[in-house]
Amino acid sequence: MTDTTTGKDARRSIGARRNPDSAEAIREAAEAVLLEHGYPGFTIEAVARRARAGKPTIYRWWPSKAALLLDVYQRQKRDVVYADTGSLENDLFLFLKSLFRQWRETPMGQIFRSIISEAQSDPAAARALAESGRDRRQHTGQLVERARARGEVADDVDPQVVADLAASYAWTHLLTDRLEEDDTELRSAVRYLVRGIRTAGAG
Amino acid sequence: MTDTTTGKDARRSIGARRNPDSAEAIREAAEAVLLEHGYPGFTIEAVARRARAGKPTIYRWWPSKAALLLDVYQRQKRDVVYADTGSLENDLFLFLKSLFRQWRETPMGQIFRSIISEAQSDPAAARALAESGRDRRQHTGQLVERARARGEVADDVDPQVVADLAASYAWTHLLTDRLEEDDTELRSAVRYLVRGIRTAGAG
Amino acid sequence: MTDTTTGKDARRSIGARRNPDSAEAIREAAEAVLLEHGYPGFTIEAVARRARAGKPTIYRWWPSKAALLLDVYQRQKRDVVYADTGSLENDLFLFLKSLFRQWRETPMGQIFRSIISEAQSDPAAARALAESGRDRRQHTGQLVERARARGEVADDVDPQVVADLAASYAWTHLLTDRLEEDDTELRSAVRYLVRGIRTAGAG
Amino acid sequence: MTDTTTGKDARRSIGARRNPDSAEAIREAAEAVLLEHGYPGFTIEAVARRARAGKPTIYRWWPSKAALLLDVYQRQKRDVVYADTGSLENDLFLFLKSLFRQWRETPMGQIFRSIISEAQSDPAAARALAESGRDRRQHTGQLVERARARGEVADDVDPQVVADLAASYAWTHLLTDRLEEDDTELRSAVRYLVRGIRTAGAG
DNA sequence: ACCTAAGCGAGACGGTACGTCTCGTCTTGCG
DNA sequence: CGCAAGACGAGACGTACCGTCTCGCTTAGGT
Repeated sequence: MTDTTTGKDARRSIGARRNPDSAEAIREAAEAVLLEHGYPGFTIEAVARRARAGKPTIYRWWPSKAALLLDVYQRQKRDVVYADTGSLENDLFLFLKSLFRQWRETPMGQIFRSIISEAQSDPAAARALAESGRDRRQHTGQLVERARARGEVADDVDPQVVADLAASYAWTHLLTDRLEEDDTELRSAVRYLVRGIRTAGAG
Repeated sequence: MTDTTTGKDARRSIGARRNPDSAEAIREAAEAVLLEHGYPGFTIEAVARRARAGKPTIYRWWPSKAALLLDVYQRQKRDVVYADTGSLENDLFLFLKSLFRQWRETPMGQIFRSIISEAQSDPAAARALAESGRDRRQHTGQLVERARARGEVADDVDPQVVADLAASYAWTHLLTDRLEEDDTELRSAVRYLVRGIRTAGAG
Repeated sequence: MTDTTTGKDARRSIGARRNPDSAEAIREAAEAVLLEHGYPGFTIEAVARRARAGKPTIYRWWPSKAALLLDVYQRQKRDVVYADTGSLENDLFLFLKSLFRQWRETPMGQIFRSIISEAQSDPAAARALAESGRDRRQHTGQLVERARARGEVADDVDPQVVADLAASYAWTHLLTDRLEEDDTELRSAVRYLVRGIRTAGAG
Repeated sequence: MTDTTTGKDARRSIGARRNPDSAEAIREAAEAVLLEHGYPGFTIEAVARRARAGKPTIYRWWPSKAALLLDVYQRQKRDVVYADTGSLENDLFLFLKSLFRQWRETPMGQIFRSIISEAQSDPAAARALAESGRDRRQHTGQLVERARARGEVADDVDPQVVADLAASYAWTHLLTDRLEEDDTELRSAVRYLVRGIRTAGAG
């Protein structure tokens, strides 16, 4: 895919400091290996082979597989849409739809799945994932706060919890290969979240 | 030469058919290994050692690590509360609270995390997980249908989607070690789902 | 003494090249295992355990059990007597007697038996054995050539064939545990070979 | 009707005594497996599979691989020529030539190689081989005794030793894949043995 | 005509060894 | 000192056989 090694000319040390070419080659190789052979094929050895790098070079800069995985993840662009249509329901729907598409159509989905997997055993990945989750909820929460500011949402609503519910829905669909579903279900989910599922008269 | 008598009362073949004692010993050993050494320590070799079983005996009956994992999971009792308090909000809250507690206090949490992890690379585990998810949503959806029957929930609400939202919330908290949180957040989540997050006058 | 492990200090890699300590430890372990547990106990696993080496380290340098076996064999000293008493009959007798003693009293006998065994199934061992046989016949043939030079042996005699007959006799006695026999039989065999078994007047 | 047989006409027990059909099927399978897959492929499992026999049936009647091997060997016809041409040299040459051909052109060569191999680790095989060797030397020795009777061979010659030398030569050529050599060498070997290798005047 | 006893095919059992893979560490020699 | 290279001890992978065991069935011979 993104193979920069030009045949026989091997990269060498550039002196007593980190060689950015190597770092980049490793990141690229990591991503390529992950996409081509999946998470179980994502081994340090495979990455080193692909990057024409020595294993110690990888271990020197990334203490664990999780670290490399996170690095690859963060290297990806994040052009998820945070549209402002004036309607929270619409905003949330567009956000999730855009996120689903990104996960489907770019390496990010596979990478993120791998990170979640890794986090189940690697505490470092778990920590990183937790932090990234907090950030993400913060971001998504702003959609809700914006809506609250314009009176669309009740004052006592916790934007974090709403963001959590939305993100959870996305995660689960990623992890169970349900990113392909048509919009109806996603729209329903968002509608329930915003309007509730009660009958009009209930409460 | 090859001494097979390892101890005084080793399990033996009971003829040309499966020995249930061995099967059970393996399941027990699998669970114990998983809990003591976590998912990365969950190795066929380790399970075989622990169960005092030969590796081929495991491979004979469980084609993959995933299969064994699922078997161990299904072996667990599922005494999650499906209370019927007359209020869907309350029912859902109690259900999730009970599920959280079970995941926290029994091996099921760790086992289920491992299965989700495994499913990210093993298609068989993925399939089994998908099916189990469908079943679970079916079950949980009955809470919603019950509420709809008594007029608490709008007719056009899809119980599956509601169950999906609730289960997603649970999964994500399991996967990110947030099973310990106090009830407030959980209660909020359920409330938003049932009543919506809009201001009274909105819509 | 075949234990080279110096307590807890494990051998390590010495960089991107073969570690002679490991190689030697493996050779020593191989010999020890072969002598202590015989050919059926001569297992790559057992050698690796004994040498405190990883199996891949063995497979890296010795492609097969046969290769390791041959290496161990060639590592042994070959101080077989090639006396020059002026009498071929005597020379041959002393040579075979010395060879028998070496096979009896040093590991070489057991090792050589194992190699012959291995060569019956492993083509590589068969090739190596064939070559070593040729060399050996060449060597032993020199005894005959020396005798021919001094007129003791007829000109048309093929030293290789004589050496073959002598070596065959030795092999067979090794393979059938008849190294212990008293000298009478051996002396007869050599006498027949040199003088023939005919009556004086025959021909 | 309680026919549980899966095949069309599986062999069954014929009561509380050995079933000769099974025994024969096993012998045949053993020979076939040995010839088709060689000594390393000669496993009890393979023989059982091939013979459509249960492993215990084999172990019941043949305590070891060696026993089965020997049985297969003895099952072969032994039509080695023991010609009586009036010349011992000729008789021995014809005997060895015939033996070489038999080993080359029938399964016996491969089977005998396997037995020698097996005897290097299995004491039972070693014993059987030793005994069979004694018998064989006895037989071959008769050629020499016959010649001695007609005054062709000196009185003090031990026929056993002569037979041993001849058999050793044959064994070694079998074990080192030198059965194909042309007659010249074989003829020389026999000539040296009978006439000696000395110059006419030596002694 | 029943009953016991042993042989039969089948195949599961606890094991060991196979040869390969990856792990994370180590050390070299070049730049 | 960083780098590519790759050897190292360790140990898991999934498979093949080992030799033992039990099953359910078969039949012969003794009762």
